[in-house]
Amino acid sequence: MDRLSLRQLRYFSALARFLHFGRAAEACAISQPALSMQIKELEQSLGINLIERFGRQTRLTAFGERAVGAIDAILKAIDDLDSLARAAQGNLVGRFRLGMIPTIAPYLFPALIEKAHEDFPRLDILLREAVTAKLVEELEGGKIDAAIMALPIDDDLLASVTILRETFLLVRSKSQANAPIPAPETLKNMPLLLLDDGHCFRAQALSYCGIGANAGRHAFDAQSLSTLVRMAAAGQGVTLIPEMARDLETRGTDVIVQYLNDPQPERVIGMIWRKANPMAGQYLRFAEMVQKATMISRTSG
Amino acid sequence: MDRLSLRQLRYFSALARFLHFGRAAEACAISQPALSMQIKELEQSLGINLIERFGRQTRLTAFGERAVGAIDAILKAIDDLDSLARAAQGNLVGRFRLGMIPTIAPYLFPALIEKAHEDFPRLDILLREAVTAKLVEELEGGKIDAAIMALPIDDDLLASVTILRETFLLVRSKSQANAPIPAPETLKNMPLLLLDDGHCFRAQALSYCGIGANAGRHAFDAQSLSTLVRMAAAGQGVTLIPEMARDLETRGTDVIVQYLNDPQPERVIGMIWRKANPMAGQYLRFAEMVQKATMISRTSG
DNA sequence: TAATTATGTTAAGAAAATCTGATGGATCGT
DNA sequence: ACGATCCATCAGATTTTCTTAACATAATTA
Repeated sequence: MDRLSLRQLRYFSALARFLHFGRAAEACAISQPALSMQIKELEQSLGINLIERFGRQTRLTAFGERAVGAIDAILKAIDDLDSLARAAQGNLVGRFRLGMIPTIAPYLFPALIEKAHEDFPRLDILLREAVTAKLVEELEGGKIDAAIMALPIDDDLLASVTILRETFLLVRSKSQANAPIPAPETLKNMPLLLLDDGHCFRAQALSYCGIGANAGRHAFDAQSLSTLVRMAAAGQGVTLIPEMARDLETRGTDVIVQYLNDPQPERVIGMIWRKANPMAGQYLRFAEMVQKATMISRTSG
Repeated sequence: MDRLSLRQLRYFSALARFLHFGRAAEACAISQPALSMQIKELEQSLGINLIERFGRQTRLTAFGERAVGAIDAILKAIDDLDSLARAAQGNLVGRFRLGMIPTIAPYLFPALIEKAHEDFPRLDILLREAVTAKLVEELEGGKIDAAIMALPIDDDLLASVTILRETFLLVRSKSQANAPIPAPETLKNMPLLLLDDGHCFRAQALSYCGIGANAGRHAFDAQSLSTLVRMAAAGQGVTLIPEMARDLETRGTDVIVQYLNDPQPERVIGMIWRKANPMAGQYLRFAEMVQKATMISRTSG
């Protein structure tokens, strides 16, 4: 009282091709009675005869002839599924929902998407831009597959890999070009322009200056590095930006960009994903690709 | 080291719908471990993970999401095959290669095809017109599925069913309207116009007159009843035609058509097919339909 | 016409796949 | 920390499928 099985369809397809039980059985690498039985089963479960046994000859019935097309189409669809799987084995394929924090996305994404088209041609990357906490939440909730952000991320469910380290650069207006490079303690007492609360880059900057994250300095907080740089250019204070933002944000503006003194502040950028995600191996390869993409964009920039 | 099975696809489809092993198993009417195992098998035979087990949640991987569409399409194709079979169970479906002898085809086919469109709407009837011997040969050779001809047919491999009996009519030119209806013996000595050798109707006519089939009278033999009637109209002799040919062949011609005296000559028309053909039941139904079609055409004619 | 060959079916036991129920480990909510 | 939920694993039972051997039938040959 079972439904039809793929095995039966395969056997029938062979039989329809050979019109000979023995040869079809041989092609299926089974004995001939086994094939006979399966064909009989198939006919029974379809409730209709497919084969006409006529003395020594074996022919398809009218319905059998009709069915063989449909059945071959099904078998082809199975094969397609199989090769789809085989093709997808090594590579990421399909939709890849990637999160990035706002202090990375605008600078990394263009180079990343370009290289991804080369290395993962069948991958559709969907970008989600949000702050770290939000991305982690969405990652755990299955809303995104991976995220690129500043490490470390302390979460038992997530795995991570480092992509690059980069230093922070001091940005101030041209009028301050000759002022000395401030030490962290000095910076602490200067009008330091920062991103909104929630951005990890804000916390990193404050940490460099030795200020706790909760020091209530909300007056000049901005939503983007772009705004910070413009404010600095207008002489409203000094700010820090990550190296990767340099070209895009400071070119053509009235600021000077300088390295700080050692030990320079820096951030580690990496990719994270759910440990449970079985694509871990491919994510590592993706992260490697991102790393290469950043090197290329640095060289050319 | 087996290939994928439909069972696995069904289970996976359920799992993709519920995203819950327990409920999917319930929907499949199996235990949860059974489903787990089959999913695992499927993943192994595809060589790629479909499901991401994440703590308490069950999600599809990117590939899983991609596969579920293809798999559902396959399952739908299977269902379609199934309902195709179910629909075909009662009815003839698809190509039906039907033979007819030349003294039946032109008169029966129009009515038959019309009624067949009503009763067997999904049947494509392909007509093959040939003499009895040829049709029997083609039937046994699997070139056609059934044939309508004069019975009896003496062949162990073939089954037959009677569709109708019909009498032969005397056809002669109008100038002979007042001559008496000839007895068979009289007919024997008249210029009797006949079909070519090979047409069973020729043999039947000769038999009525008490002449052996091999009596060498080839002079006026014709290829069609239509020609015979025209020859009779031209006063070249008398001929016999089957009742079903009356309307089509004699209307508007210069002949008179008359019944012969009892015992009237007649022929039995039936359908034959290979005994081995499992569609026998449906062929009977088809023959019944043909019978009705002839009654309708007689009534209206 | 009887033996032979080719072909497919039926039958019985063996092998393989699949299922169930019990068990265990992990996660989540309280 | 405890109980509940959920999925994986395991061992044994069940079902399906396969193979070999025997049988039936039709075509071929002697």
